[in-house]
Amino acid sequence: MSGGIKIDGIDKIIIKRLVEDARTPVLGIAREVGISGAAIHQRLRKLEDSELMIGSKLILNPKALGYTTTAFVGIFLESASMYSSAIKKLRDIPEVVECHYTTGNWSIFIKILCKNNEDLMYLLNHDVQRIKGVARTETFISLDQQINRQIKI
Amino acid sequence: MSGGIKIDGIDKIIIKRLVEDARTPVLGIAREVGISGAAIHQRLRKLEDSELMIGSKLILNPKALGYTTTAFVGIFLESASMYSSAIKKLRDIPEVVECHYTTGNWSIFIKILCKNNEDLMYLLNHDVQRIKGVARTETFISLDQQINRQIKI
DNA sequence: ATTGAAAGCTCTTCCGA
DNA sequence: TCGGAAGAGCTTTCAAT
Repeated sequence: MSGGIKIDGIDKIIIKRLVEDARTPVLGIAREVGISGAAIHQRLRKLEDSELMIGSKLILNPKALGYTTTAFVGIFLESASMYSSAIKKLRDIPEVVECHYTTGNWSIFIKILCKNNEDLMYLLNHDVQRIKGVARTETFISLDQQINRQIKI
Repeated sequence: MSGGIKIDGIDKIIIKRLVEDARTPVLGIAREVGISGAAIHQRLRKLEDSELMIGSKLILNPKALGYTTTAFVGIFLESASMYSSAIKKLRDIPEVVECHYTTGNWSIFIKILCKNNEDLMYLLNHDVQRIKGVARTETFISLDQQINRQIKI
């Protein structure tokens, strides 16, 4: 997984600019660092071909779509063998935005976005709890998110 | 927070393409939906000015940087009043990529990326536990992440 | 809200250093 | 790894619909 790519200071600037705004023009970065657009372009190509860059995404504001409730839900499975079938069902619930297989109390740990607490309750009782193998859930509502970032390069 | 923006099918296609790849050219989208580049450009401008779009980001692969361990950590605070000072300290730990104030067992709930389990242990014992107000932590390591997406538009 | 046109800028490639 | 140059492609604006 560590593709052995070597990153220097110029690469870091390219990455930083594009992490801030993925649509920043390559030529703008070129002017900033003082080398040619072609050189930046070549470096970006190299970075794209490495495993470092997964892609670039437009980031949406869930609140603008009415999704004001963020919650984490720990799921107890009756048996660990039900993991993959449960995942398949969770994938069909659009509000489930992350799904982890975790050590500790639970088997599955999900992050969920809902329009409000009522919708969350309905979703847990109606959609999640009815998945085959789900024994019990524990829910933690996020009242406030203060940090949201990527790993520092 | 719900800025009252109206989104039609064409806007949804624009958003979908840019969520897939933020660097997709507007003209490419224009050809796909069959209206002019100028029209798509205007729509994108409108979307950018709304609260729907937070921005666009290059997405990095933590594993390519050697960060192979993802963990969630519930933090018990001695008193809720220590929340903001604790956040300030957590912000100084680059491995902390998310930080939530949650209902339920804990006061603070963080997502953390580390190079390996040893680093995680060191970070918890050395950096997190020593923050003033932190009484105890509970750690859940993510062995596998199967879902990672944004809210459906 | 959409269009085509026009101007300016950006991307991409290629080759020589 | 970099720079220059060239053509293709893209963005941005505008007047008109």
